[in-house]
Amino acid sequence: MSSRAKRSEKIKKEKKNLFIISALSVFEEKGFNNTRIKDITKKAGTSVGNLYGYFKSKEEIFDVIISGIAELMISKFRELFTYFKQNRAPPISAVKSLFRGYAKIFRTKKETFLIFFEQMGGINATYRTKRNKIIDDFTDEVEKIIVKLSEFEARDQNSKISARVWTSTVLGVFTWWIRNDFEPEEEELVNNLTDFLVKGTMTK
Amino acid sequence: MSSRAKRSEKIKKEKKNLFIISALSVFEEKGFNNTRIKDITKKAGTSVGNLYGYFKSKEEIFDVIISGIAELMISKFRELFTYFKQNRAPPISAVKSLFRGYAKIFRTKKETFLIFFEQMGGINATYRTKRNKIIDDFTDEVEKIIVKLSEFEARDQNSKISARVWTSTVLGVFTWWIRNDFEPEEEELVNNLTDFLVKGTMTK
Amino acid sequence: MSSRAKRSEKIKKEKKNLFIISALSVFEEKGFNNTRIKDITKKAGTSVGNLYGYFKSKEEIFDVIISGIAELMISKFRELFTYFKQNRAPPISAVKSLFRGYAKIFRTKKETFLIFFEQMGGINATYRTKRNKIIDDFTDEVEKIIVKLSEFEARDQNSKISARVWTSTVLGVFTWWIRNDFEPEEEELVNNLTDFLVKGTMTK
Amino acid sequence: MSSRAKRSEKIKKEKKNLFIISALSVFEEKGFNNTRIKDITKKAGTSVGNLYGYFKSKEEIFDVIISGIAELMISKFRELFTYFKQNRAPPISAVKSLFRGYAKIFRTKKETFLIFFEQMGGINATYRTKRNKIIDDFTDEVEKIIVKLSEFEARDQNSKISARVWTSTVLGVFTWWIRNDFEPEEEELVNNLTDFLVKGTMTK
DNA sequence: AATGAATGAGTGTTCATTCAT
DNA sequence: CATGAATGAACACTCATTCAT
Repeated sequence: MSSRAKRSEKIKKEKKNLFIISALSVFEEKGFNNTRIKDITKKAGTSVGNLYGYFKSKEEIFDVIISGIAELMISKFRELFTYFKQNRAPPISAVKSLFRGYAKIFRTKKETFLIFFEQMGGINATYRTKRNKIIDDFTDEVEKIIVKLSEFEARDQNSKISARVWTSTVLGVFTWWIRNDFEPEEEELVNNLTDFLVKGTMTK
Repeated sequence: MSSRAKRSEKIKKEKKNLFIISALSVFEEKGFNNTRIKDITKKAGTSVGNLYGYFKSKEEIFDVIISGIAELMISKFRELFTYFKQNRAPPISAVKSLFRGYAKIFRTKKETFLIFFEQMGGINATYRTKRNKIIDDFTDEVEKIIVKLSEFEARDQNSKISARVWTSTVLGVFTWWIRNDFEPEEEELVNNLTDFLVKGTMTK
Repeated sequence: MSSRAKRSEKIKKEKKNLFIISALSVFEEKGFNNTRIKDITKKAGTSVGNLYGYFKSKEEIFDVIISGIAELMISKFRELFTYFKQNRAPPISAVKSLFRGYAKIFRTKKETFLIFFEQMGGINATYRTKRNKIIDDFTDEVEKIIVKLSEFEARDQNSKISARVWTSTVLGVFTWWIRNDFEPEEEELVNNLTDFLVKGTMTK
Repeated sequence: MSSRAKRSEKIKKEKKNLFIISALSVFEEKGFNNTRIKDITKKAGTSVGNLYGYFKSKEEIFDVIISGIAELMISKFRELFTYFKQNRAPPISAVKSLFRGYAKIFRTKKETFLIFFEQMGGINATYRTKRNKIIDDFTDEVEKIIVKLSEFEARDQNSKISARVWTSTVLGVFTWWIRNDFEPEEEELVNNLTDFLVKGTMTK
């Protein structure tokens, strides 16, 4: 690729990103169904037709926004799982680190998570199914951690239920946290969540 | 009111209820935005115009469906709160009974809760705000219980966070439960939740 | 069907017909691609949405207009073919009667034929193919007549070519005739066409 | 004009021609209304903006394609007319030569004629009018031949009608011929047409 | 009360044309 | 000259709501 082509490629990517950021903000405010393509392009400072040079439909913009969120959510639990496989050390600090990771990604992807958790299910049946699938996959990964935790200390809870508690908590609490302008402090939130979930999961 | 008028009043209420049941089922399947008034009236076996004799808009039907859910959700925690004010006994069985109560109302109002928790936020900004307000109010009530529980045993968690964990768990887990065709068994679910949340909340 | 339903059925048919007549006139004037749905409904004295209660798309209106024209065109030649199978008499008067028949249907279906012959091929590829298929089928039927005529008098022309001449003549001349406000007189046109085509086809 | 300018002029003409050839092929396949400027430039191996350096609009390309077709169609009949003015000889071979000429130009300008005869009327009202004007002018020229032919042998047909038959036949049959992949053989087609039209026109 | 035809504002998407690079 | 991103007017179709019967 020529230097010129590379440059144009970069500009194109930046433009696409501008649309995504604009769309993200409008979707979050008005919701997908009540967002007009013109709202997005106005915010991006460009024209309606221009957007269609980068995305082939309104849904494609949404898909791009949501894509990656599944992987992102799962990634932190995967890391913890890997850590547990390699260490026999008490897990408290590892779990704390896990939640610190979530605090970070929820903070960075604030609008995306709000849209995903609060809105996505209400757009249409397809998106509702997709959303639930993402949550279910996430829970499967969480369950692996739960099972791993039981190896440190025997427990008699149904791991599926425990995993669902963790999932609901992570999604529910962090979504509330970002809607609540990151109150309480991240450290307090992380400590409390760790305390709560580890105790709830582990103690006999 | 004459006997005749009373009778007519009753028929009217039944008709209105028929519309609500029909709407509930279609909303749950297709989502509010993708539900056509005709879908509802077809399911109710009547005509489009007829519906407008009972409701003044599509939103009003939705409002009626959702109305009461806030009160319903809060009621069980209120009962528990009242119980705690009157008793100093260990609360495990009381909490268990609380979750049994939730299992029952989520079972009975299955579609309503699915719509409320999975879809309502995606309809439009007003409903998103309403939904979050209901959840916040619910959490306030939950917090009272958390605070009460600390009276039995000292704890150093932020009660707002703990309350949010309880809320997220109740909504997240029970919604999953009904989507999962009421698996696992109610008793197991109730026991596990009680175990998890009480331990998570109370143990030092 | 109740008398009331029958009446409503009739009104519906009349309304549909009103749309067809309106569309026919606008299509003929502006062409399919430059006709706006609003042009049609304005001419019909009703609203855009109303039209969609009777037709599911702009193309469906066009299809209804064109449907039947194939059968109509072929019918006259079919009649002549039947006549020839039953009679050995000189065919001049029969051919004259054939063209009188065409004069009548082109007169009655003036706009339809103009749209079919002058415009249909230009709307899109699908309609061009359809149009040509109709003309080809028509020509097949004409060829049967040509072959029949040769039984009265031997000829050495390629019957496919002769049939194509007849087809082109019927469509081209009658279309010109209606565009030319039915000048010259029908009788003269019929006599001349008969004379021309019979001589052209038959004489050794 | 300098030699350099002349050279540049030539290159420009070639480029323009490339666009015309590309447009011709796409118009013929998809029709004017369903052809995108990009389709044409892609086929020409260049960019959208580039085309607008050579033509000021999509319609202008079409106009250039069609321009000349009127003159081309008429030319052969003009030649025949000139021939008749100078010769009293029997015209059969002259008419044959006329149709051989048409076979040649329809063969060479295949796409142009298909677009002209099958599609042009359906693009918009202006083009429909233009198309019909071209056909009418053509028919006027044909009529002169018809009149001339009557000088060799008296006839009592309306010359306008006869001319329209010739016109319809030439356009209809040759268009069919090219759509039919030049079947039947040119010689057979020419002979048959000559035979048909001369007999139809002349014989008492 | 019940019906369903009629209304018409509203919206995603297309595409000929322009113009900065 | 060449490029292709940007523009924005245009349009088919939808659907909540109304209202004459």
